[in-house]
Amino acid sequence: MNILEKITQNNAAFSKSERKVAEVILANPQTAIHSSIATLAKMSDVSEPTVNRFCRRLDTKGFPDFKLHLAQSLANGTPYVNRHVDELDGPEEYTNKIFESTMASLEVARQSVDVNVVNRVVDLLTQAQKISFFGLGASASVAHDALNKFFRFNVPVVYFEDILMQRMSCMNCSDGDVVVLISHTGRTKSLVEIAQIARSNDATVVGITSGGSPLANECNYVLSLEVPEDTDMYMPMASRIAQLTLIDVLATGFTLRRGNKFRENLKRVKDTLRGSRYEKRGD
Amino acid sequence: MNILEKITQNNAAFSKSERKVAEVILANPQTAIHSSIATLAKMSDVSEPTVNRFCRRLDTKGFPDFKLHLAQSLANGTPYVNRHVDELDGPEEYTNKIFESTMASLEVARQSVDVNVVNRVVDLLTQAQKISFFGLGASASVAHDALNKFFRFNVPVVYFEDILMQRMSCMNCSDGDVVVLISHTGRTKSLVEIAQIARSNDATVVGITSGGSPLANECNYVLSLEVPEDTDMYMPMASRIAQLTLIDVLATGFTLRRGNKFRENLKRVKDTLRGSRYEKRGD
DNA sequence: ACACCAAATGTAGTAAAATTACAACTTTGC
DNA sequence: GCAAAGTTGTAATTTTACTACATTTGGTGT
Repeated sequence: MNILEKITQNNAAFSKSERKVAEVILANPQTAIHSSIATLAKMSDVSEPTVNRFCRRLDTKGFPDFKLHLAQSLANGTPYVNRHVDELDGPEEYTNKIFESTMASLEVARQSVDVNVVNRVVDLLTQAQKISFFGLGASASVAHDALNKFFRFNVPVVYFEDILMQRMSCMNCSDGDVVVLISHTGRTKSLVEIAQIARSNDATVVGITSGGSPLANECNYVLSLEVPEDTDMYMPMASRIAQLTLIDVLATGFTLRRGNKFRENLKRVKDTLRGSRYEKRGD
Repeated sequence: MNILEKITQNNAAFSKSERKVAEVILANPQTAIHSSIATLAKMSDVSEPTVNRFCRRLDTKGFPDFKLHLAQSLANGTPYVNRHVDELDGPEEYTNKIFESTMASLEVARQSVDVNVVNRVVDLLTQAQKISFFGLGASASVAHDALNKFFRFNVPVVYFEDILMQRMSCMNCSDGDVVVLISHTGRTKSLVEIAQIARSNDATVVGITSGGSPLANECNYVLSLEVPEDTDMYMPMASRIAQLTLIDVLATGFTLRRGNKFRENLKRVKDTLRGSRYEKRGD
């Protein structure tokens, strides 16, 4: 795909002069795309047809087509592909790979979100008497984050890490309460039990989990996120980010539903934090 | 920057014929980059110089240069632009906007990360006797997440929400301990104080924060993330995601440094979770 | 309504760029 | 060391883009 990578890989197939062209291009690709075939030939100290042959060897139609491909490779943000980390990767490689595959996963997640469910859940949340966020393991920090967000809305919001506290909290639920349960797999036993407890106490249960899972089956509403997880790392990574982004979506929907006046309230909450901070020069 | 957006925006400045060209290009940009000025002129039903003038109006050197810009816009599809949520947005719009601007922010964050610092911090973490993760407010959940990740590595790892516990923990630090402090603004007073306490007890302090902030100045190493935050919402959103992704990067670097054998250990940790879960059909 | 001016568009010629065909030169194997 | 295959360069050809100028269009003031 990426023509720059292709140049480095095909290196063996190049002839001596073609390699000269490759070097010049790799050394300064940004200049290459703005040069004519003549100037590039001069820079590489070869003839114009050689440059042309070089382009064709890379399966492009000719020099202008090659420049197009090169320009696309140089455009920042190259396609976000889910690239797995390799054992031999250096810091530069794995950093970029992680960022890129996170972005790729978000794109997949975005497409799997059902906006109708989002809308109804936002409805529920705005009307809720009490909102609870529960998750375990890696999803606990997502629930924790949701607490932080919804707490600012001046809504009774609950979050516990302890499963006994979670159970007790759900026991005391009543009509009008919303319980949001977060789990990537949707197979965590105690979370499924909590869903059952909450529902039998007339709470509405929303699951941010994988569709068709045991947990999903116990929920009134399911916000399913299909996120490809790199299982080689044995750690939840992309799923968490997708869950958090979904929390952001819900929080945003919430504030929009509440209107402008409510937004000012948020600003006040933020302003009270000022005392705990060093002022920014110029504030 | 993005020439496609530029075309849509500049629409008013175009003349009648130029608008015809714009339409044809917007309708099928992929074809446009592979066409000559003559064929594009014929498609738009205008003359060749008109196409050329159209290109110049968009501040390009001429038609070939314009094609280059267009190709870059089409690459990757740099479709991920930071789009602010509008009050009138429906669920579909704000959901997509949040996902897209999160992705855009990750791209910005990726470019702002200094991989050399990443490498040194990974070094530190692999050699650390004890690792602490502290953050407050929105960053608390990031620290919480880091705990969950590094806990799997069978390394002494510490995390507290309570600032007094954080302080006491740092008081007991010694040489070889690493304290990771997370804060978007880097202006939270108590976190800055914690950095000072930790350093005066010979711990190495790593900041995941904004470069040049009061917190950054107190750290031994700073992993600075420059993330544009949509301040209209009065909530930290993108910054959190970028921080989490950076934690993933560090965790990944950690496992890579520890080698293959260590990876198997991670698998064992994951396998012990199985008892708490409903089996997946086919496991 | 007409003349006039400015902006917009097109025509035709020109310059530049890329490609092709072919010749000269290397390299490789026997 | 010579032939054959492969590589590179020169020069001609073709394609492409650009410029200068002519024509048309649309609008403004008398």
